[in-house]
Amino acid sequence: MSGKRSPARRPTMKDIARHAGVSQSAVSFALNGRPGVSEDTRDRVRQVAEELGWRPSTAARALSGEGAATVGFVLARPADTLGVDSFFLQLVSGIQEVLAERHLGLLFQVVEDVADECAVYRRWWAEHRVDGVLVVDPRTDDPRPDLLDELGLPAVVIGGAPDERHPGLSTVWADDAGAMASVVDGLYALGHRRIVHIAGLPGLAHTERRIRTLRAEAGRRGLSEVRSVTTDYSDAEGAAVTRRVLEDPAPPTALIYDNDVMAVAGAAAAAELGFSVPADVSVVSWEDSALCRMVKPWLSALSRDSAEFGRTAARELTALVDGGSARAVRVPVPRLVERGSTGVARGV
Amino acid sequence: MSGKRSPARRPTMKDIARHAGVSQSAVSFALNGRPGVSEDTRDRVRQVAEELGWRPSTAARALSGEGAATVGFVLARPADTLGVDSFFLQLVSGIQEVLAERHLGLLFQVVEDVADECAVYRRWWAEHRVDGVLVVDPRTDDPRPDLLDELGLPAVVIGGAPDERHPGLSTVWADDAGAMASVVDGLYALGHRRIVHIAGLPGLAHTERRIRTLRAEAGRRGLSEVRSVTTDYSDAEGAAVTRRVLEDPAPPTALIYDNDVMAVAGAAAAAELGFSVPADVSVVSWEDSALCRMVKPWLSALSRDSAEFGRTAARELTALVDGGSARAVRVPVPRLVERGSTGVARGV
DNA sequence: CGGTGATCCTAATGCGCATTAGTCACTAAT
DNA sequence: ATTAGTGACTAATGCGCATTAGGATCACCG
Repeated sequence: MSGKRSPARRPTMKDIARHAGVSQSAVSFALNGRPGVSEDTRDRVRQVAEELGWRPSTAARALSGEGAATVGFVLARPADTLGVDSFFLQLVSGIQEVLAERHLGLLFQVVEDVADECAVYRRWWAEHRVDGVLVVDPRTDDPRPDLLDELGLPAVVIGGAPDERHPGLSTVWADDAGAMASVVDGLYALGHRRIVHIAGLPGLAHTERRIRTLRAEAGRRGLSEVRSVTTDYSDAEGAAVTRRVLEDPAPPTALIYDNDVMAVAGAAAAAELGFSVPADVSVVSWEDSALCRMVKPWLSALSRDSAEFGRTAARELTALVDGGSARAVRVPVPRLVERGSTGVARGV
Repeated sequence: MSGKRSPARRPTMKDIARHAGVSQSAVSFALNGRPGVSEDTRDRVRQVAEELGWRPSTAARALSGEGAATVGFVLARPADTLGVDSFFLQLVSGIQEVLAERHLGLLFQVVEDVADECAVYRRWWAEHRVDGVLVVDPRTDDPRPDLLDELGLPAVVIGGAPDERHPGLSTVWADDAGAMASVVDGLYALGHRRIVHIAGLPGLAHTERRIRTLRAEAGRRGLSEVRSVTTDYSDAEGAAVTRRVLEDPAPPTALIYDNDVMAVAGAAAAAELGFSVPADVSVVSWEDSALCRMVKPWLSALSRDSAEFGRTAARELTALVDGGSARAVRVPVPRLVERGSTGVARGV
């Protein structure tokens, strides 16, 4: 056996050129499908490259203007809010599927807030690190689209409604408004008149959209005891808000939670207060995951295909990076999966 | 207002040189703390760089031999197993904290299996994309250390015991054996004699380590009805195995689950079968998270600081990349947080 | 007053690749 | 038979940075 194995050296185009007995430019032409070499030579070069296990250095590629072959993804959430969120891992896993096919890397970063996120975009841009970014958690007053415009960095906004002020950004979104309307429809049909929506972070575009829709739907039906309460998405706040609203003299008969974590925590809190689900109070989760099937009764939930969401977003971004023009893509409205946590309102 | 804003151009060292009235090399010296420029010039250059918002192009840096300023992280898990895992997000968030300080990027990829993972390492190496990698889920018969040795790619193995055959790899691990011993100690003291360990994926180093330790501890105390069952970490298998073992004529009085997801699902399954927790059966989760406090009774759990785990691993990797030598670092043994799911064994 | 270092800079080179501008041999056309 | 044209290459250049090899200027010493 040999002793210490010397770390392998990366083969370069020069090595290929030497082995194949051609110039380095010929290798470049051959490998990139450019004209200027005969088919014979092209094949030979390809074969040598294969044998040597050559891969283009992304650094060199990026330097000669070809882009970094990488896209960025920033998650702006305080570290302690990261908890048990199934949505993002699913999303990322979908994103990866598409990127991997095209050998694009995913640069990932977790930061505290949107200001930091903007700083990251600036840095990535200046450092020539990414060809585009995926933006999540769009806000009602969001500095990111302007910044990305300014930097000329291709971007896809995930989960935000299209914004005509930023024609350069692609958008992938679900129609929360429609989903909210259908949930309210369903609850109304079951006799529910007092409904509380335990929403997510205030300022997020989809939070506000859901709140607005709920208010509109309530108004349309003349329901005065329908409202939204914003939270930080944590199980703690989900439970706390649940306790608070159920201790009201006229407690709601239905609760809509903006994510699975709060729904589960809220259902548990309700049970502790002596409220039976769904006899006393119905519960709907705006995110489906294994979590919803870990409690009894299983939670009715709005189910969407988060991985597919990610795939779609990644596809849009690659299209944009390749020079395509921005589009607004709608993914299917989440579907309500009825389980044991929703039922006829008490007293109907 | 101006019409279409032209996308900003990235400033380069040449721009700085021009503005500061010095040569490009002087700029390089100044900015990198190399000798060869006066303090005056250095300050002036720094200021101009600041004004222009200059950041070094990682591509160019990497090309001139400085490394890619990026580390890699591959998660080899079938997409559908990704579910509700809190450990990885916490871990990644800790990793990021350390990397962000040093302006290192994190290249992240999800793949199906270890073979794909190896392919990713090869590609990253050949493409010059990363300076080092973080390896998770070490296995008993693992091809990755050999590969990383061969490529000369600095790496930190997270969660594996040190392996003297790979002196080039750093290791960050917790003493699962000690933790397992203490859990068994505790259960034994409460009178438990029939214990089932619902373990994670077979082949993972820490799974096997826990199984071995459990067997050893049982042997030491002459307990014959103690065993481990491996699973895929999913809530479904956790529940299924729980049902199977509890339907035994002599069911266990204590269950140890290798993660929080299975523990919660298992506790629910036990309840459905009419087993009361902890009166009929005690439950311990080998991972603490919000999940453990979403069910009643709250689950006793082995709690560790996953973010700190990540920080430690990232620090070791940066040290390694900077030319330091490999080390084996032990993080604190997870601490058992006693909640409502563990109690005196039935009939004691 | 010529030499000897320091000090502070500039010029030039290379990293791995894409690309543009030649070069050369050979064929078709005038 | 000279020229224009074409196919198949090679040489040379630049991307943005680090680095090495050279100047130029000045102070100090014998």
